[in-house]
Amino acid sequence: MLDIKRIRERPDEVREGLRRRWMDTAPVDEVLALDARRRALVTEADALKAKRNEVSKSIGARIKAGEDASAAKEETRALGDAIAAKDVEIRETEAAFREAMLRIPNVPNKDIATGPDSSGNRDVRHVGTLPTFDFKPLDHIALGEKLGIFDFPRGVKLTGTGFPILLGPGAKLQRALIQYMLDLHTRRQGYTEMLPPFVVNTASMIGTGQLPKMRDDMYHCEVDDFWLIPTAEVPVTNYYRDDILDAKALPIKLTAYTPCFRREAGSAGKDTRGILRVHQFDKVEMVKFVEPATSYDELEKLVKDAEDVLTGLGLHFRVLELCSGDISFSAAKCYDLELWAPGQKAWLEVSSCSNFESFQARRANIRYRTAEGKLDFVHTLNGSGVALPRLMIAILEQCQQADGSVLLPEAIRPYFGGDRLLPVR
RNA sequence: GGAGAGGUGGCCGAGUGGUCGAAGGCGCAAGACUGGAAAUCUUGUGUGCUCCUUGUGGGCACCGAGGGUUCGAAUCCCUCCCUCUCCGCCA
Repeated sequence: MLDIKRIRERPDEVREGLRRRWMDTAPVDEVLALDARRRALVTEADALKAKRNEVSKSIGARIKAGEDASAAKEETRALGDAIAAKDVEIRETEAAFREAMLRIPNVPNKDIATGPDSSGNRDVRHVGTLPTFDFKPLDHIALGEKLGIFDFPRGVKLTGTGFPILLGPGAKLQRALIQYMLDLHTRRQGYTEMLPPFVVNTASMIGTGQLPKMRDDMYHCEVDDFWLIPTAEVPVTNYYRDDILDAKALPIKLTAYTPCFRREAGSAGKDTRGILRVHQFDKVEMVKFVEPATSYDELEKLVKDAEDVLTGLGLHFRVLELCSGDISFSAAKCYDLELWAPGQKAWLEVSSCSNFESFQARRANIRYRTAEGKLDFVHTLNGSGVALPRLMIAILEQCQQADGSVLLPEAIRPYFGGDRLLPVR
């Protein structure tokens, strides 16, 4: 969430941020009204409490001195009733205030393009060479069928649509890719690996901004009030929830492999074939906790770290700088990495690298002690490094051969224990 | 799942109804002492909210969380969460 002081002191800046997201600015005024009301109530209640404390103290003194204190007792009793009534009002106002605050998105960075949706994104650079074929390249579904590495019908039988099964070399390639990425992040890029819970509580989901907005997009275990994570960002960022970090320890760089669970409510019927959009997928994620002044430099480094995954595999991809209307709720700036899928002639998003500034840190209460000993919120960033299904699609489609085999990128061969996927039919 | 013990500041730990935001110790910081350091001594050392006459200012809240009793709760009662020990079950 945003700093209420910022909304109070520079409301136009926040309204402009909402307009740049093509959102209504009314929530800003709602927050300001609730804030003013809350502060007025707190001032009134505090005055009553101060009075009660004062009288209450005198009661103790009188009783000790053997004097009668019944008048004072009656006075504090009346004050207590007034305070209780005031406190109810405060509680209600604060709950409404907090709810309203949680629904205001981050303010887009001023330097990113203004645009309503993905049409406004800026094409920053293309990396690698566009693969060419002297035959008609297949899409990953056709390739997968030839290679026998997916089983969709039995995934439906076990769970439902959107829960594909990887088989044999497909499962092994997936595992090899995870290992390759984690090794890159930990050995070459200085990240610490973490294997977190895949199920978290409500406070964690609020901390990173999934709740309340994305409630319907997540799987919920009612009995325990637990949530299946939609991304490793949630457990890894919340690792430091309510913590105070030492400035000397920053930046902290963590990486984690986890499955990700997404209901994709509202996407029914979209991208239903293959593994492009599924309810459960694997991803390697990178998360950083940094000093505010460095967060935009750290974002550039994060993008580079994600890019290294793809360049290391020799894949062709592009980098987009998302416009104001396309960045996520919590982000101030975001780059997407998109892999080229020649079979379906489409760019596939495999990574989002975002700077959340202090937006998540405020929600999750992640602070650090500055060199001067003051407390301040850290800036958090995260980036996929990278999502597996679409990486798999791109490898299949970019590296396919005329005979239907797939010649694997060299970097992955030692992990896979072989150099190609062979057709079984 | 059952029984018991416990949750107090950065850490340890005292506090069983009133001047307790909380003794004492450790740690940390500054100063004194020293050629320098150690030791010693002195002083300081939580967070959040809020008000105004923005000040070495005032007020409120916080002793796991929430509720209750009371004029008044760290202290008494209830519920929940967590930790530890033992038992049961189990990968």
